[in-house]
Amino acid sequence: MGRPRIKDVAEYAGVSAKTVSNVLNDYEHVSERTRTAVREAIDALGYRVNIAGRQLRRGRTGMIALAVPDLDVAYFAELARHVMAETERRGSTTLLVETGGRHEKELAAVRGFDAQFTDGVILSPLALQPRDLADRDTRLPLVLLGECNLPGSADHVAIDNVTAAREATEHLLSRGRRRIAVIGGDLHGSRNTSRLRTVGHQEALAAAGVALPDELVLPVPAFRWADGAAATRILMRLPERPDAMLCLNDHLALGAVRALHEDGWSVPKDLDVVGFDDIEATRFSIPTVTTVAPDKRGIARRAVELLLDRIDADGPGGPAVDETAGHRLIVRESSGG
Amino acid sequence: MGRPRIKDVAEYAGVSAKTVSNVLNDYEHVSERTRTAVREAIDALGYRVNIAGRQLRRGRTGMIALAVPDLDVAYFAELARHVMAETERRGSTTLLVETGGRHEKELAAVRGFDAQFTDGVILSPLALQPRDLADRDTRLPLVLLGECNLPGSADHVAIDNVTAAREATEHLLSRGRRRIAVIGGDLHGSRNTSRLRTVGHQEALAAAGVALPDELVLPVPAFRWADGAAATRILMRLPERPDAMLCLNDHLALGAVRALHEDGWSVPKDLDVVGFDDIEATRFSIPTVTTVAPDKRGIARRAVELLLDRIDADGPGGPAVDETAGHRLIVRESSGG
DNA sequence: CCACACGATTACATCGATGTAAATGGCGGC
DNA sequence: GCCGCCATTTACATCGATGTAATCGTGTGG
Repeated sequence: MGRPRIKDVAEYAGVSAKTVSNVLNDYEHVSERTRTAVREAIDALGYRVNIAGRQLRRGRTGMIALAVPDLDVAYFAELARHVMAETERRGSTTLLVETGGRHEKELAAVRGFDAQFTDGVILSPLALQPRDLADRDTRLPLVLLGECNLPGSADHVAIDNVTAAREATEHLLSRGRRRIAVIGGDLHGSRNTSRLRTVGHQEALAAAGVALPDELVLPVPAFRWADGAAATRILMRLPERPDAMLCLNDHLALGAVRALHEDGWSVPKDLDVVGFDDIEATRFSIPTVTTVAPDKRGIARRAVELLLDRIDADGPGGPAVDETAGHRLIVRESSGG
Repeated sequence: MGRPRIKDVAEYAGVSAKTVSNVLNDYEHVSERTRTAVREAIDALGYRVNIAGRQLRRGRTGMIALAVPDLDVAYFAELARHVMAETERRGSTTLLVETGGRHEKELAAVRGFDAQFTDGVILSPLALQPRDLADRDTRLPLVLLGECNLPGSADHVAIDNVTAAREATEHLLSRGRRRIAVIGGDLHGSRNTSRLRTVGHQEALAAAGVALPDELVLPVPAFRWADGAAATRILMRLPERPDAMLCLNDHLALGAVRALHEDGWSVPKDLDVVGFDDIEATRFSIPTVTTVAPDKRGIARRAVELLLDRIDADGPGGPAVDETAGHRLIVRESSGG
């Protein structure tokens, strides 16, 4: 025999299917007697609602999707945990999807994955273009995470990347560093996080009257250990070497630290290294790594809140919201902390 | 207007709804003319199947769940990537769920999460008990990952933990180590990975005629950096200190390396450290960390294969399968590599 | 004692897609 | 010219849950 259906529960309890449904949905006008009878029937038969039937009727699944570029990047894994914890607290389920930063996958996320099995989407985009959002179906609530110059069309939560980078660079300047390279930096590329953080870096240098030669801004193919290590080797071969590395995430920073170690440089004696994201590894690496810590829990909480509110509103709702989450610089051994 | 339904497509194309459905499902006997007409209608209207309707009718969602204890543990994040890649390749979608190793959540996973939105479940259990599987509903295919003495009732993929641990310890013995502690080890606890790996360790020591004092087998509350560091401090305060640490995952190993560094010990000069899992961090830490590398891709591939086969079989299928995935010891700096 | 309100319950239609079985129509063979 | 075959297409019922609106029954005020 198949799984029990609501009809089976109804028969067992001697009521109608609709009454069982009413009990399941905490409908007000159900007598205590029937309510317990139905509950007993549910327990006895081991009944569980079929989400497909419910969704078909209600148009909601109770599930949201979180789409991130790469779960191997610890920041996203940590963020995902927070998002999951938050949605669970609010009675929803999170479907986690990896986009690999590929444009087609991010587009699929914006569109609700071809199958509408989610009530809404939280997306941390890398490759998304403004026009991808221009004609999107606004019936599917969407919250974007992290930097992206995609104004107006979707809610958005991010830290103030310019300020964060400026503070990181100010910290390095205050330690006497002057040739500060930006690993993962890029002033003209499409990756907005890179651009904004590089701008912040520039601002800090400009305010201090320090030059930023082009060769010290080094884009990377991906934000992983190996890329940080490779970039470091390139930078250290420059005629005039850098005396600090501002790495746009912690994996790059850890890769830089490793590469410097292999080539016999000491961090922080010879060079300082700073990262972004405050992943757990930076608190246990040798040396521990100074990093800009975004308020991950705050980001997750706010994103989920925005999304679920839109879902509950069940309509276009208000205009898109743009929220700034907090961050702070945590100074550790890699820059003398 | 709401999203287009199959009926809208049918009207637009001038055919019946069932014909559209036939096109969607690649039914053989559809004329080329109708097929293109329907395809055009689908494109024109931007139609996408409603998974709820489909599931209701077919009883399948095309989604499977992967439930792991903790995404912060890089091994699970890496494994999840492989599982996702594999299911995607085979046309399914993976729903990722974090259990936190909590018994109630693992039980929910075994039961299909109260809502049957998945066709099957891949679960990496920590707290599951044999009796949790005894009366499970075998209509929901289930594949278990990692060690768990839960015989017979579900498919199972894992590496040979006893052998893997034995090899790791043999490696340490061959380097002259004799007082080898096991961080995360536990001969009598409920965590099977701990038990089996400790047994393997014991076997290697016994074969070499080396004693294993109880105090060198140290259970930990969780398998994270901080736990490895804490355990290390305890062990290094013993009257007779260990000369090597066999850590039952890489996070513990990295925590141990850090704690040893803080207390002025040199790895691998004073002590060797070995981990399990081959997470990316072990290839970039200072020192890089020797580790037992499970064939993650192989595990993921086989698990997905087993699960999807059971789903396709659409019945109890054959008896539960128990598969062993490959592993190899990768010697790195932390033990002289 | 009746009309009426209101709480509790139910019959029925419906959400969207697809399996079943039957209808349609073109073609070759006798 | 009729029959039967087969490719193609369709009508209809169905999956499970729930919204709508109607029904039932009890208690209350006039």
